[in-house]
Amino acid sequence: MPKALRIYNTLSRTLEDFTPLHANLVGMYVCGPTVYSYLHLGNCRTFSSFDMIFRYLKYAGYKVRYVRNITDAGHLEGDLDEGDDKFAKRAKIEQLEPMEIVQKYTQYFHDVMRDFNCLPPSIEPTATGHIIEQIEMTKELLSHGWAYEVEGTIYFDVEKYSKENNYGILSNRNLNDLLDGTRTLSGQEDKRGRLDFALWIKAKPEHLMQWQSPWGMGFPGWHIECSAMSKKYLGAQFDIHGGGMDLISTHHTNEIAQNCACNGVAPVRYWMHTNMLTVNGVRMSKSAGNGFLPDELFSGSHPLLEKGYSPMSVRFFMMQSHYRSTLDFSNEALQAAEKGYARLMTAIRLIDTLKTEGDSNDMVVALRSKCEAAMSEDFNTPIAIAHLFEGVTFINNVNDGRERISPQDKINLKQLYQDFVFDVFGLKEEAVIHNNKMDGVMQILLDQRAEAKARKDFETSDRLRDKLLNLGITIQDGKDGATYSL
RNA sequence: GGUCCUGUGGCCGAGUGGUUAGGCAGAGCUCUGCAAAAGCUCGUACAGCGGUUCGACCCCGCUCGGGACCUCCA
Repeated sequence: MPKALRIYNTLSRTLEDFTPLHANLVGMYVCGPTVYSYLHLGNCRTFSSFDMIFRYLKYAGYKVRYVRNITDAGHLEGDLDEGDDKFAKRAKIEQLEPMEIVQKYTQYFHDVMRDFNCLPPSIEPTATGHIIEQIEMTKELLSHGWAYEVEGTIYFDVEKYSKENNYGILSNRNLNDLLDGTRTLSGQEDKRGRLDFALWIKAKPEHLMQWQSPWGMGFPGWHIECSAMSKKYLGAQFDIHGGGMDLISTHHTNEIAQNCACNGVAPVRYWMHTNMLTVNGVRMSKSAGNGFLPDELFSGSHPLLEKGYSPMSVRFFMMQSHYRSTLDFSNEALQAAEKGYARLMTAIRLIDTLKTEGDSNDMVVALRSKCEAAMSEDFNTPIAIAHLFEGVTFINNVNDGRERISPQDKINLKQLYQDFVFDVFGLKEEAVIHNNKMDGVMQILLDQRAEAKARKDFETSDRLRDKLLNLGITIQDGKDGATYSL
């Protein structure tokens, strides 16, 4: 029996008890990246958040099928009939085939996911791999009158849909407000209604990515892929659908409309949305030009950064805020996270060396319950982390002889940190740059220095320390001899 | 203009009708030849004004500020 869980549902805008469609099984779909350029940190935050959610669902005892798509076709600039798709545009700029663009940025995406220690999803379907399914769905919608064709392009009829359905159910807006807010854009004359959107788009002859369809050569609209693929792998109705908040009003709204019209049933029971990453209080986005590339963050090459931050420091930084809150990026915040993360990891490493004595108490058990309670309340990672830091103080106190721990509690404590820090939060030890030769050379120097100190020749010992420091090597004197760090 | 979210101590960031969030920074202490590192301990807070209440940072209203979406974006 999986652990009870409450999830904030965008549909109801409240916390709801989570009940999966099929006991013990969870179907989760998350909108993946459009691989026409490098993804930035904002994207990483969303994928890391859902990675954590995926991991906790498994911890809680569910069997999860996690589907995250790759959008590699059909994404128009500005959603206009006339627009180029993003891949075609990028292909021209980089002088590559569109599929080379797709390959390049998919690869980059996967590399970054690995850097952030995100587990691969159960299924990672691509839009180009599901053209047939998208055509089938479009046919289905056409045949029931939910869509219409204008010269080889198929549009979804939002106003017709709205007569029987609540189109703005997810964004909590009514049709008139939506119509008022819609600007008249050039190139949309073919559409009957201003909110109508394309399911299938007629391709111009020079267009590089196009497929045969009943309506001639063309390519799919953006929204239809998620509808088609989620249906194929998770069914017409499934448990969780996730994505960034920015997808609510257009992409997910249209997805719901397509699914409801086609399948006669609301596709998703729990809609989950992650909040935006901000820089100086403003949303990080490609168009705003304030996007951080993962590489720039790791290396510190971005102008706004004073130094580089490791992937795990950044992941920890993200886990220290709730997924539905905006998270602001700054040097100070990143440095605080980096140090806090180091403290946490140091304490975890210490667990194995703890001396045990006495009887068990319920402290460790209570700590686990507190972490579970936090996580079961809409995946509240910051609270769980706060509890884990209480444990850090405890570990250090045991280490300093101020507290004691029983053998069994020590095993439980180790398991607790394994479960939450590594398995649920998805953090890991980062390799330190050490090798045998370096260690050997350093040991010689440390021995020399120890000898000097033994003779009370502090001039020599301090000189060694200072010179090494100039090279970026810090000496730490401890009770059991000195160690160094780079 | 419409639909929402938000305003917590030096910084980041949780949360609750009456009880410690947590991290970083800061202060004190321990360790140390000195230093660094590490560890322990400890402050300062809930935008403003009203209201509800025995009691509000937490509920309600207003004011002011910040942000998101309504156009591609996780």
